This record gives sequence, C-alpha cells and structure tokens, in this order.
Amino acid sequence: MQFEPVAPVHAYQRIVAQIEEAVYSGRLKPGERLPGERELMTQFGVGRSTVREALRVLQAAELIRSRPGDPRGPEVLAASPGALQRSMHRLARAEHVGLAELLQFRMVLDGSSHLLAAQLRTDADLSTLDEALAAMAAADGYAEFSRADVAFHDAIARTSRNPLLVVSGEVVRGVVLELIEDKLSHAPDRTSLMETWLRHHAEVLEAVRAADGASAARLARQALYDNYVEYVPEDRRALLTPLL
Amino acid sequence: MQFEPVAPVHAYQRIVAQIEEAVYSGRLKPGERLPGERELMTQFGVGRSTVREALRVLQAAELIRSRPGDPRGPEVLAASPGALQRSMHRLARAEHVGLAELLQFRMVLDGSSHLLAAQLRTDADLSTLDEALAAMAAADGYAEFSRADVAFHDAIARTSRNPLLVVSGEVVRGVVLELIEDKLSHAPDRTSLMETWLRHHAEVLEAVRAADGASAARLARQALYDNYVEYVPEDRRALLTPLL
DNA sequence: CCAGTACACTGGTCTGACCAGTAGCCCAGA
DNA sequence: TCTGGGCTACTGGTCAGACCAGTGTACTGG
Repeated sequence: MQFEPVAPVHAYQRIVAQIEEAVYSGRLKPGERLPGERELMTQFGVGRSTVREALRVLQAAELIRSRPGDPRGPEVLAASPGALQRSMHRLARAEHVGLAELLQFRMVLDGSSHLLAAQLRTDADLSTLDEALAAMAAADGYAEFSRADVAFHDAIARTSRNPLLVVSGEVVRGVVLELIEDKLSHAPDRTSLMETWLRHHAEVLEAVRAADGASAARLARQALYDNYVEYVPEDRRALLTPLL
Repeated sequence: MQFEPVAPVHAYQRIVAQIEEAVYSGRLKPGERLPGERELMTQFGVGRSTVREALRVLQAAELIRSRPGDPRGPEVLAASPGALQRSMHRLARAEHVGLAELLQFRMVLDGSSHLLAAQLRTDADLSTLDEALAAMAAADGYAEFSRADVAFHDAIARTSRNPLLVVSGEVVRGVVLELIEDKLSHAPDRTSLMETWLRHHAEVLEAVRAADGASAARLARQALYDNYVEYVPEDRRALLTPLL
C-alpha cells in the first residue's frame, strides 16, 4: 500500500486556485475586473491579508494587475510570455547556462521556425516579412536596428504558425540580447555589423520565398553562428558546429 | 529629449529584488536559510505584511520555501524548472495551443536533442541509455512504462549537454502527457502500443550509438509522429509532416 | 460645454493579536 | 544506552482594524 505525502493547503492557495480556474475556463476574460479586496474578503470569507497574498501570487504570474485608487478593481490580463520569460531568465542564471547553450538553443528554435515558415508562408506573410526587412534597412542607429531585427525574427516565428516557437524564440532572443548587449553596443564597427546582418536576413528571406525550408533553416543557423560566435568562449564553440 | 515612464516601486518589490539578487549572486546558496519574518521586518524596516507579500512572490517563483514552526526560517531552494513549467502550462492553456502545436514543438526539441546526443555521447552516456531502455523493457504495467519512457527521453536530453533542451523537453513532455494521458490509459491495446514504442526507442538508440545524428533525429521525430498522430485532429496533421 | 474641485473608495502599508504546528530540549522509562 | 513523551519557545498563517497617498467619478461653478 502506497501513501501520498500530505501537504497543508493554505487559504490563499485555494483563492488562487479559484481565480486561476475562472480565468482559464474563460469565465473571466482579459479586461474584465475582479471585485475589490474588501469585497473579495467577504466573498471568500477570509481576512484581507489572505486575499492580498492570493492577489500577489496571481500578480506575480501576470494573470492580473491591480492599481490603487481604481474603483473598478483588479484587471484580468491577457496571457503574455512575461512570466515565462522571467522563469527562463531565472533558470538561465541559476543553471550554468551560458551564451553557448543559449545560442545553441536559439539555433534549434530559429532553424525550425524558418523551416516551417518556408513551407507554410502565404503571400501575406511574405509581404509582412518584406516590410520587416525594409524597416531594418531603413533603421537609423543601432537601437532602432536591433528592434527591427527582433521584429523580423518575430515575424518569421509567427509565420511558422506555432505559438510555442513564437514565445520561446522571443524569450531566448531576449536573454541572449541581455547577455551581449553591452558587448555589442561597444563594438568597434557597428555599421558593417549591421550590413552583414542585413545581407544574411535578405538571403534567408529569399529561401523562405522560394519555399526552400532546408536552405532557410541552414542559412538562419549559419547567420546566428557567424554573428555571435565571436562572443562565445572558444572552448564552447564545439557545441554549436554540429548544428550547422 | 526622451523621458521614461515612471512606475511606483512598492516596498515589497524592493525586498523581492534584494533577496533575488542575493540568491542569484550566490551570496545565498540553496539550502541556506533566510531570517524569520519578524527578523526580516526589522532588517528591512517594514511591517510584517510587507515582508510576507515579498516572501509570497519569491515562494511563487520557487526561490524559497517556508514552513510554519521551523525556527531556522525560510529555505533557499535550488533552481528547478517547476516555475517554468507552470508558466508554460498557463500559456499553453491561454493561447490556443493544442496537441498539434505541442507535438510539433516536441518534434523540434526531441529531434535536436537526438541530433546533438548522437554527436556528443560518451560511453558512459551510452550505458546510461542502455539502462534506461532496459528499464522500459522490464517495466511492469503502463504507469511504470510511462515513467521509464520519460526517463529515457530525459537521458537523451541530458546527453545533448544543453540544460535548456533538458528543461523545455521536460516541460513539453509533461504538458503533452497531461493532455492525452486519459486517452492513452483507455487505449484498447496498450501492450502492443508499448512494444511499438520500445522498438522505436531501440532503433533511435542504435542511431545514437552509431553517432549518426541525422538518422537519430529523423527516427525520433518519426516515432513521435507515429505514436501520437492518431490523437491529433486530422485537419491539424499537416503541421507535423513538414518535420518528418 | 468645460475646468476645477470634493468625495468616496482603492490598494499599500503598519500594528498588534491569536492560533496551529514544529524543532529542540529535557527527562522518565526500558 | 537508547527511546518515547512532554514541554516550551518560536515559526508562519490568518485576522482585525487602522491610516495614507492616490485615483475615478460626479458634481460644481464658470
């Protein structure tokens, strides 16, 4: 006979569970409002501090947002990758996840995104991607270029039609950028850097337009490797080459 | 001239930030203890409710754990993918992420894990994998088989040497299993199902042993497809075939 | 019709209290 | 010597009540 470990279920956890359930089941839609804390405490039959702790947890998970003074009460938020991003960030800092591992992971994700995008892209997707590329070419300054670059990758990921690829791509790009942004912003010749990237992106886009998934994936991975390999410690670069 | 949006920084957030920083910088190692709440409130110069809300947030992020009655105070936890898993779970429920998207994502991750594993595996890895496969073969009953299956995939991921692949693989497998476990447990002929899976895993392992990354990846993706495609709605199966 | 102002109410924080439950200690009994 | 049972000091969980800064809204006077 097997027994299960018994864990006390605290009052605030039951409140979290109830509200979470209401959000996920769709009974509470984004934009709708929860009752105020004083109202909630009568509905749940608990003290205000208990209600507040429950709301804090939900707030940390980015399910709700509450602002003082708003008589409409806490707002139910739309799902966003923010919490996911923070979790992954934490894990990346805690485990020994360096740029090499992040880049390897990004090569996997971006490669697959491009592969799928090339096979699923519609004409509308292509014109969106053309616009994104044009925005990169027209960018004035590095910061703007970087934003346009992110937007381009995001557009590719959305073309792959898989929200998980979109979100995890977003997350990993964010973490990578954060790790090397200071190195990049101090790079000696950012203009030629931007030109190289632009050329890479144009090549990739042509492969996507030609519906050549394998090439698109390979080009995307190669571009990532070429652009970032210099920031990877030499003894870790062997991790990346198997993916080329 | 450009201004930044100003957001009020609450007291509990500053406490969270300080403790988070201490954990990430390594000043607080897993297993160590934080002072009790009453002690923290004097150190931070705030009321207990403020301290508690901060601890609640850290607890929701699985950075600490506190139990009543323990005079040693809240415990600093080792990094775990638990929070990441919950975040992804939430997002999967909120976005319209169905089995098709999850499976597609898993084919991407598992495929890459196998590719890397085949190229990086050592003899020690191979014997670990052999053991995992033997455990699957020796499994008595579906539940045990399923656990052994998960362990095998986990071993493959670890052989790929990328913690991100390990964690996201773990997460996605968990979500997939949760979505279809009831269908699987009611499957008419689970014995032949398990035999099929076992054969697939043996093939994959041979490719890994032969250091044939491309084959290992392809076999792994094909195995996923074969095993799960029947649970994917027919009109979504086109998402999966480009990855074969 | 609009700017300005009051007001009711929100969430953020503090204080002080009580409770159930735990770790660690001491001590009686084997 | 070891073991089990209390005892105790303390923990975190919860509640109640209070105050404050700041917000949305409705009312006001121009």
